[in-house]
Amino acid sequence: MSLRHAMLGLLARGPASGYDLLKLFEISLANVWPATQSQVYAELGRLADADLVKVAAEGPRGRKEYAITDDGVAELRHWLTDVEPNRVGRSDMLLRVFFLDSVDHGQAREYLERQAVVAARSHQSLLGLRDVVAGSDPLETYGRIALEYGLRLTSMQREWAEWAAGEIDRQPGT
Amino acid sequence: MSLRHAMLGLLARGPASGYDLLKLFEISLANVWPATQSQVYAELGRLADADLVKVAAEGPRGRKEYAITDDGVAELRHWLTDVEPNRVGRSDMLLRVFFLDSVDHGQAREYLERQAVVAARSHQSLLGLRDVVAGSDPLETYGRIALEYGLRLTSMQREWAEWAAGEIDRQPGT
DNA sequence: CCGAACATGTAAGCAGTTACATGATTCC
DNA sequence: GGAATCATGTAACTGCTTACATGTTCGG
Repeated sequence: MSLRHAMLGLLARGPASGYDLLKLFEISLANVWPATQSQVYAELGRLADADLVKVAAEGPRGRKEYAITDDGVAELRHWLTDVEPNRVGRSDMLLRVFFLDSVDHGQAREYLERQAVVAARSHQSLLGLRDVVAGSDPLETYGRIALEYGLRLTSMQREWAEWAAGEIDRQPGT
Repeated sequence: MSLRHAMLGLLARGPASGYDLLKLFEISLANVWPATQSQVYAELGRLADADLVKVAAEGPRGRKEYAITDDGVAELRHWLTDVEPNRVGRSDMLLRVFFLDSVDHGQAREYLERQAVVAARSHQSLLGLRDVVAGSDPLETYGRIALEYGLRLTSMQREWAEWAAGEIDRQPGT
């Protein structure tokens, strides 16, 4: 139930509407925990039912501004410190690697080279993001730490894919 | 629909029953694309309906051995070469990092140090796996490449988490 | 003979995606 | 006046998890 906690985490920084939360998911959480509009509104309802958030104000166009409650803060802290992150990562990029022996060496190499390019591109786009956010951090230490993870991950992926593409030619067969 | 393709990929190596596939998921795909018993049997039914696999033999205890069909091989190759891997990774470990400003510095540092230990542990377990599989590879080039990904990932995670834990003390606040 | 391993299936429920549906306000 | 943006909600469907349910064969 991480969507729930992502929303609590965002609301811990200040009140927001469903619409606001959606924007925050798109700009800052897109690469970590994407969420759709329909999910956000539905979960806000459940959070309110559970008294982890409450409607703090209503605005024009039916806008409902939600604020986190004390129970919500407690739940967020509990999740942060007591619940083990789950380590099962599904990667359909890596899954394909397992089955690359079903195509010929040329296609396998192409696949890996393409992944190297994609990783390099992601890396560049994260570098761009870093420059945009550059000055703004008094509280943003943790945002920077998460961004650094992305930079290191995409570097690693690029290097690995290039190495792997090279390995293929060292093998006998098609 | 990657479960479907994971199953086709495994069946491309030779016929297997649902039970066999389940074992293969547990031993070789557990860290890349986990699957449960109930998923595997249900998907085998759908694959057979779509003529991507067929029952090739029946054995004792109701055992049904499935073999991939030509259509199945075509579908697998199509997925390998024409379908872009989806790049949205959900990480509940990284999601927590964004919200670590909701707890004090000590708890945040503890969290990151714990992640460093977990990563180191995973790394060790992959090294163990590498030794087990060591001699067996004529076909297993791609298994080794995937394993190398895991090794590089867990190294990166350990280094990052240690670096991040250090960063926290450089910040003002609680 | 008994326990472990082999073997298959169904059902309920939760999480996530895509598509549908509607309406109000602001800015130009 | 009209387009963009703000704003909320519902419905259908797919994929995954957990739990239930049952029966067979092999090895010691």
